[in-house]
Amino acid sequence: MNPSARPKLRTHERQAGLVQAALQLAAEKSPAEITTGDLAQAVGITQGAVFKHFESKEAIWLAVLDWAHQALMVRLRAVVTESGPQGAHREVLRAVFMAHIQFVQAYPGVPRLIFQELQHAKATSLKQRAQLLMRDYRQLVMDLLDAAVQAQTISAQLDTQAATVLFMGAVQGLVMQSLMAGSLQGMHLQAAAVFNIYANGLPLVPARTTRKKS
Amino acid sequence: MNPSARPKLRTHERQAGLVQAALQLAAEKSPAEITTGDLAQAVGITQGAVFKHFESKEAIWLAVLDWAHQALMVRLRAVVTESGPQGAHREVLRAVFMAHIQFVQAYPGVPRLIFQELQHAKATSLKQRAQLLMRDYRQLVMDLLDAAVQAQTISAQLDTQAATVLFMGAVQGLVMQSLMAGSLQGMHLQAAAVFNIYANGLPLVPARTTRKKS
DNA sequence: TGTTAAAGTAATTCATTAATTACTTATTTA
DNA sequence: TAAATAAGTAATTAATGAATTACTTTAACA
Repeated sequence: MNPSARPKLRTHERQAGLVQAALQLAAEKSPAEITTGDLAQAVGITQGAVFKHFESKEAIWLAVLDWAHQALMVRLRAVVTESGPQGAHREVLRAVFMAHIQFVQAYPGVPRLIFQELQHAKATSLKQRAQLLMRDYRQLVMDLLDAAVQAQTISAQLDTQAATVLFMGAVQGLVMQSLMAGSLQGMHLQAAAVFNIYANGLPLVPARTTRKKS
Repeated sequence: MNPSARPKLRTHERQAGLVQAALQLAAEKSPAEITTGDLAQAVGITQGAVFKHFESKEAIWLAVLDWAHQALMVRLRAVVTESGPQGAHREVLRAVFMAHIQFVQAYPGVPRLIFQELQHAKATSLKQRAQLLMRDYRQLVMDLLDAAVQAQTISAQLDTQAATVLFMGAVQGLVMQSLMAGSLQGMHLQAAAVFNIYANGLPLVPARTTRKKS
């Protein structure tokens, strides 16, 4: 074919292209069934050429996870920063929640990939990378909850561990829902309703129970 | 080997054995990496012999999903029945939640399999079967929530769709947590704390707002 | 208890797919 | 612009794993 249609690209650009292709394909089908041939076709090169840019197929998924980790955390941290240090704590949480949902809608392959990797029995590098992302994310949520407790916006009664699990579960529930429905369309709307129930479950600090120190 | 150690079994029993073996193995590793050879070994027959009892590998997973569907719904419905028709609605929900968690602890392969199948792009028979299970489960939860609203235990403000998504997400969050931790041990304890937050999020019916009909 | 049908084996087939190789083409850069 | 290097191709290799086949053994039952 016309060489101008298929210019040779430097490794760095090809890597980026392959990573985006992987994300794209993972949005439609299970990451497990994406072959190096699929990826090659998506970027317009030969199957074998893929290995000029990545040592192995696993290396591609590692790069995808790294990209997703970066992209997600940057967005979420930006949301936290924008809300300012004295933003209403529940509103910061809501903004983070909605930002995460938006991310999932933009890159549906990411939760798929993460869940798939977490399934593996042995601690493969991919599983470890997925765990790293999740741990980072969990920490961000837990920090917000802890700050809210510290600021007495939320009662110290709250088990922030559990609240974090439920927060992450809420996202997961929406992902699941959309997998069942076969579409991510409604997600955004339903997300708000789900978050409302969640936020309602975070106990307020008791109004008039501040007794004198005994 | 000793023939008494490897008696020939009728198809029906072998099928049951293979289904249980699949569940067993899926508790340890991703269903995707379980081969017919693994299953054969687990029940003590040859790889080829598996196909004397199932038409295909897919048929095995179908049987596994059917079994799980039955087993889970029977348990959950039993819990609902035991609670009686006038059980406190939140307590029935709690009991169902905890029963589900127990089921997941007993059969960790089930959520794994379901999630894996839901990932596939096309509506394979396996995906459809997984969706069927989930739909049934969702209906059970939604019915409970609707009943609570009807009985004015929970405010009619509640978006029961969203509340159902969050309920399912709560389970999913705990599964995820345990996948990250690599163990299902703590699940039961944390489940109670997670449910408390959830239940707290379901709005009470307003105390003194019952105005006269205008 | 002898015959038949079912259950099992061992070896083979077939398809898929990651990775390698030998060779060609394009792009830097000295 | 020539030499060197990187990117690409097409074909091949090697491994895996589901399914099939030809044959053997066990168990049911008439």
